[in-house]
Amino acid sequence: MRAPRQTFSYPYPHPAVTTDVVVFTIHDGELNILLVKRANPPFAGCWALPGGFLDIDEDIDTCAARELEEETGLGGLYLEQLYTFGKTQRDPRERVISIAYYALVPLDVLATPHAASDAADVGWHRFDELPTLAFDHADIVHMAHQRLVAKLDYSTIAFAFMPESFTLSELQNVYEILLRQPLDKRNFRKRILSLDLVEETGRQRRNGKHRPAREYRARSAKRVEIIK
Amino acid sequence: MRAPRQTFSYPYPHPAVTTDVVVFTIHDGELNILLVKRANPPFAGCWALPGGFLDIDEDIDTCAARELEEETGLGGLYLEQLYTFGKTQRDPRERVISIAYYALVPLDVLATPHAASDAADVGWHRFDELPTLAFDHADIVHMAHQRLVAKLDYSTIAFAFMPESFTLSELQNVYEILLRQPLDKRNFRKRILSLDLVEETGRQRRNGKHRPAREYRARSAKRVEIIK
DNA sequence: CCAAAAGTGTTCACCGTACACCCATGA
DNA sequence: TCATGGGTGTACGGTGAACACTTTTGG
Repeated sequence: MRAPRQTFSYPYPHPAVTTDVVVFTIHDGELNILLVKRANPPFAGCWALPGGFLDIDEDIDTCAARELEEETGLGGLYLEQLYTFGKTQRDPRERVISIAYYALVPLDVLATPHAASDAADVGWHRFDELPTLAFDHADIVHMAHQRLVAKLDYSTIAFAFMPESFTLSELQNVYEILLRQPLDKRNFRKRILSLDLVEETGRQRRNGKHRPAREYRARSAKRVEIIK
Repeated sequence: MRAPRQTFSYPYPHPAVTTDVVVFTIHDGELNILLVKRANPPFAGCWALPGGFLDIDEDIDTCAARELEEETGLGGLYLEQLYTFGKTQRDPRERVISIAYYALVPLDVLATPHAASDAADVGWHRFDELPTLAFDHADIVHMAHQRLVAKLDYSTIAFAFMPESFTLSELQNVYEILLRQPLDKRNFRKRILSLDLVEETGRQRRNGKHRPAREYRARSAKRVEIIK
């Protein structure tokens, strides 16, 4: 991938720059994040966030989206810059600045991770039972989770977890998982409907031996806007 | 400062990394930011944000604080990472990633900027009448202002503009300048006092031919905490 | 005694919260 | 007909917004 013979010289030292992505999704009623098992040192055999080096002629957002797509096979996901981590000792090889992003994968897209060439393994992990992570990736995950939960209050970020169409119960379920608390069904529906964020598809969802649920979709251009 | 003869080589290209700081303060009832006039190309003679290259063995926060102190002579200011800007074409010389910060200078500290060696001039500029800025610095300033105003709602960030002791009218004045709207005096005082953010110093402030104002200080460790 | 800013309470509208029952379907 | 999740309305309390006059000082 990289030309191994050529070298690049500068009159003063430059750090390496990477992007790392915290990829959230919800599986089986639990919040999950995507991790790759490192094949090479440092931290060989240790789980880490997907990510990689910034190409010199590549925008930062593009780099994060590329890494995300390489690992999940998915494009068009919600992706937002989180924070830049750069403690001098965070990587034992050389000085590495990591621009961290987080991404949300909708429920239905059954993302099957693809192990990259430098990864021994890749997979979803329950957020509540994460293994020890390489580098300072535990700090990155912690901040990403904080940001995600904070945004539930004042944005419609939860919609990024939803498939094209969904029922209000499914949406409520996502909120309950993220907030770790049950919500009142009537109040929840009142709030969502009054914000004019969703519209009925007109179809119904038949999911068992009970009344079918109305199917909704997010109103265009409102999927992840800030409220107010 | 930098060794001009030595070169540093890498097996693949590394971007340069800088920090840039948007320094806010309030002068004469108006929001101001600190700008330096560039002495050298590119954008020679153009106003820009204070900032500079990250030393290879220096933490990012430290770099921003150092740049800030070099320009203002002040330490211990409120300083927070904002966002990382890295469009491939943002600097015509080479690929430069800029980790942007913003800082708040209290009212009273009469910060007299010090022109650095690579600056032709340095000074405060009214936020409403900024000159054309170098690079993508206008974008950075815009985002910093957005963040600042957003934080007024859910944090006590405005306290970072206040000197050690202040009156409630002075505090209200800061909020009014930042929000660009007058606030009701009774409601404002009720809210601030009920949040238990300030305590009386016991002293009074005599400021003219009218009733003296009570002097307050921020309660320790509450200067810039998030509310809730 | 006059000008100027400091200081002080109450009322009302709205919003978030608590809470319980009927509906439509499949087995 | 029964089990299961879908769907609906009202009452209350707390919080934010509107609003005007008295107090203290210096000149």
